[in-house]
Amino acid sequence: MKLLAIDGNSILNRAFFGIKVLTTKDGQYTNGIYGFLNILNKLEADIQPDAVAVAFDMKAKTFRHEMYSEYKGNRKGMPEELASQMPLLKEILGNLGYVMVSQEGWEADDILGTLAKSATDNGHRCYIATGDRDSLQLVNDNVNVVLATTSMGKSRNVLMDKEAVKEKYSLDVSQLIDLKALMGDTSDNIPGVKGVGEKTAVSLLQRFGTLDSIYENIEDSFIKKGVREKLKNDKDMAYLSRQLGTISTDAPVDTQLENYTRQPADLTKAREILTRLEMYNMADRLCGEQQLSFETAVTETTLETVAVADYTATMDKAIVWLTDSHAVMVWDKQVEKLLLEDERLKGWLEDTSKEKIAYDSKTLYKYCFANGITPANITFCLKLAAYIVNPLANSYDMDVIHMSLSAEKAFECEDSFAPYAHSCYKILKENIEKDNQQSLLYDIEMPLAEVLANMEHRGFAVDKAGIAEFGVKLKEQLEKDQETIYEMVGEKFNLNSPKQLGHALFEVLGLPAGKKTKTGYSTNAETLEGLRKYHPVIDVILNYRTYQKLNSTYVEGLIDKIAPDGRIYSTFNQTETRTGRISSSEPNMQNIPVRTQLGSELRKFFVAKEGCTLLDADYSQIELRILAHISGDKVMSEAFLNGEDIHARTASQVLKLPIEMVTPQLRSRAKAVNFGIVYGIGAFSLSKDTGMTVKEADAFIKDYLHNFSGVADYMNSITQFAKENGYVSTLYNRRRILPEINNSNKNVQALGARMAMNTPIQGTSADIIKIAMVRVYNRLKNENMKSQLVLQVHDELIVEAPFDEVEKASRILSEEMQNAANLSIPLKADVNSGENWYIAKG
DNA sequence: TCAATCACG
DNA sequence: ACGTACGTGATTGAG
Repeated sequence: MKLLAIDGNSILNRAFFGIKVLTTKDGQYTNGIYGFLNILNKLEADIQPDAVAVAFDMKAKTFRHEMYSEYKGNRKGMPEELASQMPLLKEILGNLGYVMVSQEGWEADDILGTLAKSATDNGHRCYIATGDRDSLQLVNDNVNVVLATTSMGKSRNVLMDKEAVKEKYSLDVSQLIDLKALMGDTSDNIPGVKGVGEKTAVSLLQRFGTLDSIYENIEDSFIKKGVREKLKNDKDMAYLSRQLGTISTDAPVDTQLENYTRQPADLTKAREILTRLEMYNMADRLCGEQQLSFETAVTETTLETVAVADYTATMDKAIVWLTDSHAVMVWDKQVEKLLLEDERLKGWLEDTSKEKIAYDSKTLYKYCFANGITPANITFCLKLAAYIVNPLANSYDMDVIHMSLSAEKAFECEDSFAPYAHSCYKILKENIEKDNQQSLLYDIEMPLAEVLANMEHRGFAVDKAGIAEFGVKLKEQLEKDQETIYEMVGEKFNLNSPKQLGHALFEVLGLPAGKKTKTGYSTNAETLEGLRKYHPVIDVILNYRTYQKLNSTYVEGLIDKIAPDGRIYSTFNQTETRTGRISSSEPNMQNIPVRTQLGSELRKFFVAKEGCTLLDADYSQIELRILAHISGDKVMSEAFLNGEDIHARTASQVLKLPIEMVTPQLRSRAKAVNFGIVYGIGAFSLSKDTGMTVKEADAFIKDYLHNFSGVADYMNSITQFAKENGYVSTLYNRRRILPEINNSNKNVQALGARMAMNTPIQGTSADIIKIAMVRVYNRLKNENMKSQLVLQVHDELIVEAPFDEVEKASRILSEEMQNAANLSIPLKADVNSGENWYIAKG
């Protein structure tokens, strides 16, 4: 038989620290539980055990992760975020039928040791899962240790058998206890021999075999004088340490393997807890698919017998849900499935007196546009509302929204979709009103859904032949570069594999390696840049990379996405980002190259259709203007109000130079600082960005904050606000909860602080351009113009305008963008035009 | 499926 | 001593 014996505390610990912050919307931390269950799942799949024992310490052990040794807020030594997950985890495991074992006065280690020994004695196999290397001493022919390691943020299970231990430590399993006796273990309060570290200890054991033998041969000339002194001094300590470091195998626990087989489970209860913790996929995985999934609810309760007309006559408020080719309307505990082609549906959607609630209004609008329907009176969108209530969710699928809103009530609902959707609507509406987000939903996001749907429907014209021709040139260059590189390196390899490239550069050519990534050598552009002086091949590789990126992503990738009509139809995601920005995908139209000459050439193939011109309008320094407004910083505000060059002014102010003395290099540094300020600045990154030393960068930042004290005050106060309230907001009440801000890990906390500083700025900017988009769209529409918005790139709007509307549309763009918000600093937008994007960008 | 890389604001 | 700026999406190779 195979026994899987798990060190519950250790694995929970690893899971907790190995996974980034994960909480439910009301702040319960769940990352430890989530990681634990994942690891457990994987272990079971890999090992296929006949029995599973999960051992826990009786009381939370001294917290011994070195990184967090400063943590003092909790007497048990375990951060509260982790401690709170322990009882929940046990409850889940119990309900899943796992047998847990713990014993007063014995650590989980000892219980595992006991189980392992018993298994060995009875001819069973035992796998010990733990994150703690101590357990390696238990390894023998029947016992393996599965080490859960979290290296560089990624968790991995490594199976350790006798050979693996030998490989890793150059010692036999039987010598591990003596190793620890010599070198000690600070995290476990095992003293060892003072001054003897791993190196010395290993070499001693390799020579003499055991601790006893070392002391028997203490005068042997192999032992250096200093080491001999230390060994003699701490002999008692060494033997005490050996005792402390030996895992017991005689804990008074049940060693009958049969008693650790899976017990009857209460899957309903387990599901309930997992649902409460918002782990829906995990619930399905561990507890089986829920009997009543949303899809089945819809089909099973479809009332085929009732004519549509009967309902449309009495409907006053319906919820509209679109599936592939059908609309589903839900109202008053009834579900009906309607064909979209149905004429009566069109009439109903266009009827201004009928109020409609959409699940996904953007898709509904898009569908309507595609079918010649002009929908009216769509007053609420469940998806958008759910996004506003919590922009951190991973999914806004209907069933997920419902569960996250009312997990405890999910099972009290009747067997149909109607109550689900209905209760979602009610709860979302209450939540929106509670936090004063009506305007954000009704005046910004809801109208924007129509704008985005229209942009998706309209698409962006491209010159396919032009792109293809550009691609041919790229590919020619790629082949040349490839050959040159093979020749210079002296062998062939896959240039697109960072791993193989690393091998070629650092092992074949022997270039100085800055070992960096978790999987091997770093070969990114920054690293390569630093290697240019060592070998001419580097330049060719950098060149190859550039061409490869352009060709694969922007030539071949885009060509694949060109529709038969010569246009590209991107999707604009409205419920994707944490800050309120929209994103673009399939293809992403928001990251078309522009920063290099070669890359920006591509934009010449993004064109206006015949008879039209592209208008490109972008905000000037919108994020810094928002920062000046929010912080009220006098100096920065004055600079904007005087129409100064903000970066030059920053340099002049910080360096105490007259503005005409500011060189382009100084201006560029100041510009980097201004960016950095918006992101939550750090000296290290700034130095990397500007070429300053860390010290210079640090001084620059200090001077900056001294000169722009309003900005400094704002950064402090917004961080304080986030710590106290757990969230930050934009000017338009968009809210982002920041679970990171009060995390016990100070790196995570620092990340939370940067998010607190950045989100109100980036988010307000997103709000403002959304307002501008809605206004531009409505004006173009109301003034019966043919010009249409086709793209948004965060601070930039692009309109496709017939020749005779260019002037008017330009004015509309400029006016609506500048007037979208009334801040203490005026907004500035520049409009350019041209036959393609390259020209229109100005 | 994830990590590395690189494109954008 | 450690890690190192905010927000995205696509492609590639490798496990």
